[in-house]
Formats: sequence, C-alpha cells, structure tokens
Amino acid sequence: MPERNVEARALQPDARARAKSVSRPQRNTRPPVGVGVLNEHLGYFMRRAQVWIFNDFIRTLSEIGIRPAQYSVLVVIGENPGLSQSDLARTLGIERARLVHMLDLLQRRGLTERQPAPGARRSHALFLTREGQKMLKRAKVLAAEHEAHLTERLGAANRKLMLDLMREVWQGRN
Amino acid sequence: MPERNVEARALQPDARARAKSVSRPQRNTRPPVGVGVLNEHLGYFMRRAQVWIFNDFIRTLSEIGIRPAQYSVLVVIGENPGLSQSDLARTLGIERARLVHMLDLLQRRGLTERQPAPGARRSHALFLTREGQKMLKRAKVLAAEHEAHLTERLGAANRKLMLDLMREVWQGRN
DNA sequence: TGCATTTGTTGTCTATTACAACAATTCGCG
DNA sequence: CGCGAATTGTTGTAATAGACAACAAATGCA
Repeated sequence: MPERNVEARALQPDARARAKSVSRPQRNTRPPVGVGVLNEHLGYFMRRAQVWIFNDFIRTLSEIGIRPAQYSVLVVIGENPGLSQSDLARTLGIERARLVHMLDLLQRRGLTERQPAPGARRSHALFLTREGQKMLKRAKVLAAEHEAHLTERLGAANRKLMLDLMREVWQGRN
Repeated sequence: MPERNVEARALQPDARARAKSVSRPQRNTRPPVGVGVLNEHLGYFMRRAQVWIFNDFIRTLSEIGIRPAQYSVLVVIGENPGLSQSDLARTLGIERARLVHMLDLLQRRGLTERQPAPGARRSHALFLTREGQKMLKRAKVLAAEHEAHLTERLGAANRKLMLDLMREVWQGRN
C-alpha cells in the first residue's frame, strides 16, 4: 500500500470543497455519473469505506510511521506476549511469509523481538521491546484520534451500530 | 491482488471445518489468541470483511474471469455510455494511470472500446462492445449469486441494514 | 493570444498477495 | 519406539495495485 503521501490529501471534505470552489472554478459542468447496480453491492461500499478509513488511519499515525497492518501486529503481540509467528499470522489473516518481512522491519526499528520459544525449538516467541510498548501506547492514542475522525464522519450512533454489526458477523471466523 | 487461486479455498466455512476435523485432528491445543483493542476499530473489521467479500466475489465470478474492479468499470460504462476515462476514474476512485491499463486489458478481451469523443479531441468516449454487454449481463447474474452468499452469511436483515448504513454514509462523497 | 489546466499515457517505486520450495523440527499413529 | 506427515520460519518469484512524476496534445480562460 504505497500511498506515499496520504497526509498531503489530509484536507477535510469541507476544506477540500472550499479550496476547489475558490482556486478551481469547478469547471463549467461536471455531469453526474451514476454507479448503477454497484449501489446494491455491499462489497463496493465496503471497499470504498475501507480505503477511506485506512487512509485516515495512515495519515493520523503518520507521525510515528505505523500502518494499519503494523498496528494490528503490535496490538496482538502486546495482547499475547510470547505467541508464535504462525499463530499471529493465522489470527490476523496475514501470510506467514509476509509476516516474516513485517517482523524483520519492526525488529529493525527495535519494536519487537523474536525469542527462542521454551520447549519448541522451531518456533519463535514474539515480544514487544520496551520501546515497542511505548510505541504501542502512543499508537493507541493516535488510533483513538483516528476513530474520532470516523465518529465525526459517521455520527456516533452509526459508528457504534456498524461496529456492533461487524463484530457480530465477522469476529472469530476468518 | 494476485490471489491466484481463490477457487481452491472455495470451501464453505462448515465444509472447511469438517474437513479440518476429519483429516487434521485439530492439533491438540490451539490457544485462543485475542485481538485486544482491534475489537474497537471499525477499520479492522471493515478490512477483514472486505477481503472476505472480495474473495467470494472473485471466486464466484472466476468462470468469466471478472474481478471486482473490472466489474465496477463495466457497470459504470454500461450505465454511462460515452463517458470519459477521467470521469470514470474519478467516479470509482481509480487512478487515471491505472485505468489506462485496465481498459487496455478489457479492450484486448473485446469488452470495451475507446471511441473519439465528439467535440473533445483529447478525451475518449468509452463504450461496451456487444460482447461487453453480454459479459456484463452474465456478470450481474453471478454477482447476484455472490450477494446471495453474503446474505447467507450475514442474514438478510443484517445485510440490508449494513447496506443501508453504508449507502447513507459513503455514497457520493469519495 | 498566451498561460494554466485537463486528458490520456508511460514509466517507476513500493506495498501487498499468492505460491512454491526448503530445512529443521515436531506430531501422531502404528 | 520409529517413521512418515504436518508445522514453523524462511527465502524467493510472479502478479496486482496504488502513488507519483513527467509528457504531449488539447482545451479553458483571463
């Protein structure tokens, strides 16, 4: 997800609209383009929403350089210290191969470590370093800020309703 | 999205579970791994859900080799014959550069065509070929089948509720 | 008329996903 | 107990995708 410069597009919708109507006179006629049956597809909206949310997340946490997948890895390790790579991968639906790379990076940044698992010479026990714990704490604060953006956009009631719905339907089962 | 072989994993959840408990005796103890605060993040569920949905979509339409983004392009062209590439890109949130490549492929498959736009020598007017229209019709049937899978998983009421919510919150605005 | 913007295009870089193959280890069943 | 099958972490490859930059041609507009 290379979105190299999500912060640049960080303008709020209203701000963006304003900017457009000032510097760019909205160009005579922009004909409305309908999306037809896409309006009946949950996946379409789910995708659009997910992209929007991830962009906001990336932008909000850009000051600490933590992306959604990295955040989820830190959270799950923090929640289950000593778990193995394959358990972690399975839990988050990340490929084992991909996780190897992610952990290499996080480790290089001094946030996580692989320790020999007691009584399991082939697997690793994953831990947050002290720095990783600090980073996670900071990340959680910023993530809460991100979630506030969501509330702002959806309305508190809608957000809660949606979260409850999603949790009921998607939790556990992959 | 290289998911080269989504069909292979096409087993229904129950079937998968059964298969696992038969051929793979479930491996003594698989400790439950909690995801902590991820349970409070809409983006987390949104992502998991979106991936699941897209995989089912890809699988369900695999017989005609149409992926979600391609489907959305066909639908919008079908709905707005003659629209330009940049209007299409803007509508679907696809990059102009990326759309160029997608249209090259769809065109090579004889599904879409670029015609000179009347009175606008730099832009193209996009159309479905006759074959493209047939393909779209078939795709819509299969997409409905996919949507039925969703209903099966979410329950009809939940799906409708979720769709209404999403539509209310995400439609129009990018 | 002349300058800024738009449109389609090409190309580059990075992130992500799916796979395959391996060595080392561990499991489980006969 | 022993041995074949499965698991774990790893490396590597190919395909897909998004973000950007840079262009030429065309167009808009002051």
